[in-house]
Amino acid sequence: MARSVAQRDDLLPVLAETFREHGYEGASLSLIATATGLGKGSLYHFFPGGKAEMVEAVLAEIEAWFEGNVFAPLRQADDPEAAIAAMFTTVTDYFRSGRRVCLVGALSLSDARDRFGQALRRYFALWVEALTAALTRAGHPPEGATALAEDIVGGIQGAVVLARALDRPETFERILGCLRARSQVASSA
Amino acid sequence: MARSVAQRDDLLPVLAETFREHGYEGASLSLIATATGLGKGSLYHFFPGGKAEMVEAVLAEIEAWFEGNVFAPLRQADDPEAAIAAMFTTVTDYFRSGRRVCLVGALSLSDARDRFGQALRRYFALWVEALTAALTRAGHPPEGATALAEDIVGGIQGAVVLARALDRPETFERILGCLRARSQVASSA
DNA sequence: GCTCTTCTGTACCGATCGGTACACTGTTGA
DNA sequence: TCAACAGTGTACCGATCGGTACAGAAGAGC
Repeated sequence: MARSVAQRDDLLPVLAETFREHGYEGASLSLIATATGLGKGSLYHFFPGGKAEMVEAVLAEIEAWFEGNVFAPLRQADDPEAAIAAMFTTVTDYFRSGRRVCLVGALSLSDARDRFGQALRRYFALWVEALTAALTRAGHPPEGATALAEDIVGGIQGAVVLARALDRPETFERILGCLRARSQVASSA
Repeated sequence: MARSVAQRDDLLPVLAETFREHGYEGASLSLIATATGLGKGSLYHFFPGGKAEMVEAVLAEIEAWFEGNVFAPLRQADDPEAAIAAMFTTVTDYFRSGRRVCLVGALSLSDARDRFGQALRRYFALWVEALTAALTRAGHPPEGATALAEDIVGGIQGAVVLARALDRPETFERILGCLRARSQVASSA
């Protein structure tokens, strides 16, 4: 029983990577079976709802990972400026400098958006919210903090698109560096 | 003969919209047949290469449209600042404030990227190039112009992702307004 | 030993996939 | 008038799709 839970959770990273690489439609069950090394029997045992339930589970795990590694630190860190800086390095690592797609962003551009809309919306809403809080605590004027947070979160998503299309990871890192600079409070000298 | 050419070209917008809405894998031939009102016979008459050729044709038409409406004006306009401003309004209109997906960006995030990589790369490269030229002519220091152009083009792509995920077209317009402001040369008072 | 539950592989389902074959319509130019 | 051909509809192809059924392997608790 405890074993099954552990196994199901172990599948999620593999599932996530498969959906990242092939999208929702493109990730066929046979592809998923190959990637996970499991037959349909096992897959439907863990995810009776089929592909849709797999994506839901993956999205939940992604949100949990970001909650623990990005959102919560942004909200709670003693040093908000350091937390924001850490966010940029964490995200650069997570997206492999743009070589790895953001599943949430990719799904948002696909027709799967309508099916998983709530999870996609919440992911970005939480991110913007947490970053807004950190920016405010770091000294940014509250009236512009949300806008800046949206600029940054959106900028990161755009950097993934651009770096992937141009096949230039350096572009991803350069853009994130620029966003990071904008996140710093302009202090006179 | 002239008629067939006209008809084939007339298909492209419908095809483009279908691919935008459903992606490469999701846009099945039966869906395309329904959207265009043509049977498989006609579709394969116009596009013997099947779906792949349809996407190629659509991407070529998109590039041609941007070349005429965005890239060329950026490169050649007498007033580069006005051309950049016009780009933002044109693009806001084209992407329906983020309600409409950028097909090139969406394909870049999908596994179709490998198949159409060259066309995707060229679209963004041309855009960055043309915008860099306009920014430089508008008075931006040449060493930072390409970086700013990348920020803007990437920022637009990210705005599409974010606005679609959050279901907030206002966010798209706000981000584009911010990017537009950054494109203006900082003049002392 | 046994039972009960968890987990797995395989066979199978109807539907749909992308693509092909081909007969047919309509128009056009000689 | 008639051959040539662009354009179309339909039937069909094998392959694969997501999903189901189910028998049996594997392991835990007793």
